[in-house]
Amino acid sequence: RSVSLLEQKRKVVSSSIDVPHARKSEEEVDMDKVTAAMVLTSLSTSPLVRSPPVKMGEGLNGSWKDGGFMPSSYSSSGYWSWSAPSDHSNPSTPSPPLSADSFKPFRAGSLSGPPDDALDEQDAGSLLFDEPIPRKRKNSMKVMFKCLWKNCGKVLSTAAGIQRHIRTVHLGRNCDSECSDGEEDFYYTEIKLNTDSVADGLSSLSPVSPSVLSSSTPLSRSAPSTLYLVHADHAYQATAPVNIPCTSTACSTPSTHTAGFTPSTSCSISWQSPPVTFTGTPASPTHGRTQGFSEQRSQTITVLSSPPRAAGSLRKSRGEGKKCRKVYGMENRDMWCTACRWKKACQRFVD
DNA sequence: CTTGCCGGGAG
DNA sequence: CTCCCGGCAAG
Repeated sequence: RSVSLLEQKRKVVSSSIDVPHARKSEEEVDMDKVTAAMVLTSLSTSPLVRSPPVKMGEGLNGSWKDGGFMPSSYSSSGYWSWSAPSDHSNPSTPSPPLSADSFKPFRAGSLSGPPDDALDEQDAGSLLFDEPIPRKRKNSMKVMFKCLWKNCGKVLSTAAGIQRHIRTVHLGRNCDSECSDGEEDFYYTEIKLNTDSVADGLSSLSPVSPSVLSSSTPLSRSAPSTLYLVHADHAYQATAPVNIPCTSTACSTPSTHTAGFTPSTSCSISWQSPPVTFTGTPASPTHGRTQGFSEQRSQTITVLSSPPRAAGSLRKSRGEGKKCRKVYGMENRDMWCTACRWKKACQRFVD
């Protein structure tokens, strides 16, 4: 029984998520750029999530946004430059030293990640806005480092490891970290994996390829909550670890992904192919009920936090929506979808 | 109680 | 494979 359940889950997963390694068309590459931009946009604005929506505008003009966290370009030499998303008049304003504490740990290079003590996004919000926000239950965060080199996507558990990987495998350098010029920093990203209640079936805690991550992780609505946090990691970026609102099935975020977040529903994305040239204003795509990032983007890992549910509860919760039986009634049984007629899960009114 | 649907059986 | 249904679990 559980096996078939897993298969079902897998179906759901594969239908909503593409394999990251899929070959990309030009268009998709462009979408990656946009994705990158959106991520960064979200990263830079997300602390505002905790303010009421009314305050969004105010917040956008607020101090740290003016600091400019928008990537406006990424030159071939590998250096980001920054400018505000809507106000390009101020591109060179240095980034404010926002809650630097949350970055020190993984900038330190030698460390293997500050897993459990890393500030969570609540802290960032509190620091920035001085709001006494009720603290969320501490998550068991697993910090991983993912290689962003094109078609690589290797995930290692330590920054040093990923740096060495990039240095040796991609940059073709054979020396120790001592002779590093720090270029590796551009080619990996830190992934915070919220393993909260992910006990069942999620073997992705150990270093695995992203394709495995996304294709085998139980993501359906019945899956345990899983949360990736992604933020870029190098000296020229100052971004807080944040949640990005989700676009998946459970998401009801009305319009954009830079505003109107629903903090309880979150996901984040990551992308590959670091040498991305991004120009222009990031798009803020609207999304349909069941699709958004995850289906537009081949390299997006989208994970939604699901309602609390006992891990290991095998039986799928019953569908909520109206089913053939309810809609047509017993007397019109021949109007039912075949599945309903056969007492199987309704195919016509899928949840 | 009703309803959705899993597991399994019959043809 | 199609079709059916016992029976369980959720509501």
